[in-house]
Amino acid sequence: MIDIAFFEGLLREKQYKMTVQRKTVLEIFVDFSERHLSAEDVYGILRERASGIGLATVYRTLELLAELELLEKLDLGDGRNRYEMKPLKRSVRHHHLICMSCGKIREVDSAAIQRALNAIEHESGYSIIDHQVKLYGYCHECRK
Amino acid sequence: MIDIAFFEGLLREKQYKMTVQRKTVLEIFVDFSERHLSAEDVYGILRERASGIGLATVYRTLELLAELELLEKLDLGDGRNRYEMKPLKRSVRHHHLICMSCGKIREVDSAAIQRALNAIEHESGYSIIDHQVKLYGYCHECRK
DNA sequence: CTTAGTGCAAAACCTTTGCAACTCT
DNA sequence: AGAGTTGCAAAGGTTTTGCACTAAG
Repeated sequence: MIDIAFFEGLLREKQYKMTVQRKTVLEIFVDFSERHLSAEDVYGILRERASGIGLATVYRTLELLAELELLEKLDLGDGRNRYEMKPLKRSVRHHHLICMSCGKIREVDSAAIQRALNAIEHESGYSIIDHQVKLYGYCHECRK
Repeated sequence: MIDIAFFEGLLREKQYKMTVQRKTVLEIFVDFSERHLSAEDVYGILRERASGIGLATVYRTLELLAELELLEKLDLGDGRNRYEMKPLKRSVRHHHLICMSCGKIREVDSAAIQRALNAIEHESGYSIIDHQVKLYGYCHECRK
């Protein structure tokens, strides 16, 4: 998936150093690629693995990995930042459907949203770099 | 705009009381209807007016006004909640274009986005109650 | 060796809460 | 009178920062 040599290359470009801590945190995101992990989540997993990595390092590493575009920072509205692996190329960004009852997060792709956003970019005169679309509602199971 | 009798009606429905504090906070949103105010912003304005209203009351009032659907709670990604007046009826929700350089926030309506979201609701089996669309980029002035 | 990175604890923020005093209805 | 409301200060939760120590290039 993410190979270490590629990661080292990204780091070297900006004079950053490869450390065990950084490698370990990135590996967690590979192992839990389907989840949206907060700093505290990552720290919890690290403690289970008795890694000795501190919480401050987790925060600093997450910020770094997002800057390198290996992770994507998400704000899912629960008062803490979350991160997920960022696929290297994806033509259509995916969005998050959040169940207000059970908290489950489902991802959706939508070419239609993408088109609507492109239209706004055109009309508004802004150049749009990034966007976040969050949909809140009730999932199938919680709806009865 | 918002008339006080209407506000009192909403309060009475849920056994809430009309207080000077609540009236004052709501008036601020009428006065600054074009802005997206945080709790601290509101508190600052109140202090200028030497109102004696405490910060905790501001937080409680903002939450109350959002519950009554007079205000809308926004998460614009700057680490604090913001609020804006919620128009009584608007068929198409508006979204926020945030300039990453000067911080300016522009609002956009988009029927196309609305349609895309309706389609997702249909396909996903979720019932969508609310949504937030945030677009980050550079505004016309900051683009040269 | 030199510079960047780490861990810890403390600090910084934003927001919520406990409680006695107060104020609408 | 009685229930809801307020202000203050304290506590909570997440994220950042200062600093001495350690490790990577």
